[in-house]
Amino acid sequence: MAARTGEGRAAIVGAGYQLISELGYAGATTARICARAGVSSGTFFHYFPTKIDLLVGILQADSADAALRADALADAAADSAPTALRDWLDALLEESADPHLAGFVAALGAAPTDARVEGLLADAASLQHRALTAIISAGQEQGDWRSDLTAERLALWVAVVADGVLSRSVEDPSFDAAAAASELGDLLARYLAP
Amino acid sequence: MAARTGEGRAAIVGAGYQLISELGYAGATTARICARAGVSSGTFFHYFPTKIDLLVGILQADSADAALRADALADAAADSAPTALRDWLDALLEESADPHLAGFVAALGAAPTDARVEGLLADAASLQHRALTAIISAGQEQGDWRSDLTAERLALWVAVVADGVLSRSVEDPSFDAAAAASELGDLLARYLAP
Amino acid sequence: MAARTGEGRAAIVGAGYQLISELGYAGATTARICARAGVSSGTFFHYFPTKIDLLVGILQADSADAALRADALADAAADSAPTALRDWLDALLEESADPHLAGFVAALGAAPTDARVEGLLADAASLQHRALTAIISAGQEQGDWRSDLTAERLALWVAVVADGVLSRSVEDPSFDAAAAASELGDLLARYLAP
Amino acid sequence: MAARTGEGRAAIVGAGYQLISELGYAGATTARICARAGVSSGTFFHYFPTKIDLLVGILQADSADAALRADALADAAADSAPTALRDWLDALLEESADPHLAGFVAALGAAPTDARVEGLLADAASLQHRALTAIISAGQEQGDWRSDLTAERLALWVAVVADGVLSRSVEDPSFDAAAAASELGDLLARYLAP
DNA sequence: AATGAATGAGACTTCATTCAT
DNA sequence: TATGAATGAAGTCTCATTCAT
Repeated sequence: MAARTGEGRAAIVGAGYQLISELGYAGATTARICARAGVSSGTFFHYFPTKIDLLVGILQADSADAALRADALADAAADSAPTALRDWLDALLEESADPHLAGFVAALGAAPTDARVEGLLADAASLQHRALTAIISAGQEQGDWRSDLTAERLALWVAVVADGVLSRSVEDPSFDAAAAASELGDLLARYLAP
Repeated sequence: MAARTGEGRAAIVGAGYQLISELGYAGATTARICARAGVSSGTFFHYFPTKIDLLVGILQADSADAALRADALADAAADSAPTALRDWLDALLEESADPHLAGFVAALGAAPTDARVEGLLADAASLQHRALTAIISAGQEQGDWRSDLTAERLALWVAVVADGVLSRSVEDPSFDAAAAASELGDLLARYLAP
Repeated sequence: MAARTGEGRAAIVGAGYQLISELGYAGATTARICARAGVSSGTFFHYFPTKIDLLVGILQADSADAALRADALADAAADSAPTALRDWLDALLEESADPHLAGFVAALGAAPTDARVEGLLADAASLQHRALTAIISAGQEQGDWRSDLTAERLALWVAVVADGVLSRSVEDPSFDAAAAASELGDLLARYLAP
Repeated sequence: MAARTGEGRAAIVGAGYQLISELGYAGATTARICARAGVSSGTFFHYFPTKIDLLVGILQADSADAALRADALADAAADSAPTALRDWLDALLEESADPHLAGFVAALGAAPTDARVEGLLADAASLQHRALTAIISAGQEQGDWRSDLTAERLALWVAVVADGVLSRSVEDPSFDAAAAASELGDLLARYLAP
């Protein structure tokens, strides 16, 4: 967070993110991460007492970013819910096209159980859920979308579809998320239509 | 301990499936698998020259089953596509309620790259895709469902939703797949409606 | 020795001899030997309670042969010692050209210490020594060769040269034993000349 | 335990050399080598990624030494070839009396095939061959030795005899190399006499 | 802050050997 | 005689982690 503190630390976080996404948590050994970060093993354990602390660090580095994006979406939803949903959807497709992000998400599934990691993951999920709920709720009030289900339930299913898009991107190389934008928009439009 | 030929092998496959789903591929050590299977390390490597060969074995053991289920669905689709889709959906929800299956699928993402594993996974995916395509195609001919998109594209998006349900089940313990059956049915009905 | 007893046994001895010479004692695993002999591991240990018993068996199978050859040389020496020495030398060159024999001899150096193996090896060495001594002694009496050293000492050094030829053949693939016959004959002739 | 950088490495090389010569390559397990070197298994693999890398290290450590000795012999040969040959012969007998060197050479025959090992062995052989050729060539020019064969061929046979002495020393404990010095000198003198 | 040699638990795997059939 | 599934000790090697400098 502080810019000056640890040029080394940032390099380790970056290298860790890349390698975990490329090789999985187990495959990203501390030695490999040190090598890519250009840092000695001593430096690694100076900043991260344990390998899993690095994972925590990576997740924390991302969470500030995510909060900002969620706020921006909430603002946009006040004007026009459909536009905000489209922005959110574009962000999703962009993410799923980034090989690192998709790989990282897949790797998380295999990381050892750790309370802080689970907490951060839960926070991220709840942030996403609240953002989606806010958008959909706005759309319901604006009369754009169906109201027979609560915004919460609708948001849950939209999130389920997003999860599906992300995991497809990881597992099926022939799945072109960008080309799929309009079909995905159609799916959600039908689902949310009054 | 194993009374009859092949009993040892089956015990190893079963224990491996459970432990991989519980602890991930890396966490499911051969020693732990042997212990749970009630078998010595020698027996393990008698049947599976390499740890990844066990993964191949597990996948192969499942693929026969999967082919049978796909055939049954195809038969059902000839009578009534909506019924077949509902059967498929029930099977999906049952699967996602099984903590082992969902964990196993998640673990696959972190398993080391292996040609045979990837082949079997691709086979399973293509089997699922063909089955869904057949059901949807039948539904289109029976006039139940929309025809502005090909059965193939529709099947792809139905599969994406299925992926999402599965990964939700793994990551979000509060997600109750069974309770969600009607909402999921509604989602798909809206998506496939003419 | 008995022709009928154990077709399996003979196959194991043959396969063991080949594989030990190709891969060394440690590299020639019982599993590989069984595979090449077309026999199960149970059969292997039926005939040879221990892997080293196979080595003993191989050595024993050869020793009868060696004794016959030594007798033949002794007979030849009675007529003409130089002729007998030449026969012995031809046999040496032939042996060193056989990739299996040379490899087997090299492998013996790395086999685990075992009383019976050492005994058989010592027997073979002493058989060779007696045969050479007999030849050289005859040559001395016939006035062909020097007598300033005992036949025993001369035989020792001739054997040393033979050891050198054998180990060269193993280690230096460019060493052509057959082409070297006349140079080797010259070396020994000079050494034994009165 | 190791006080200064590289002390650990040197201890491993020393222990490896001893144990390989005593027990052969397969018998010298990494655990035993670590124990004798007073070092943990982690340290072993810190310096030598693979067991065979230790063999390479041992061979490399020796090759500098060998080059120096070869140079010294070449200098001596300029003054008097017979003296240089005698020096070389003394060195050979000393080596063959060292139980470690002889055992190590024997063990090399059973070590797994490795390109670097074979390269270093070939280098050592060619160094020896060049040194012997230089000595003999000088002796030919000084009129001490026969010239009907090239220095190269004569050097080859002298090397064969040396191989024989070494392998005798390993296999025959009653062979006393030191006591044999004069007889060996006689053998070579006769072989090289004009 | 940074280094990198050293550690040792534990992973996967090999292999000679046993034994019920 | 013959089989081959089962065994478990032991081997090589990996890796997160420590600590003196």
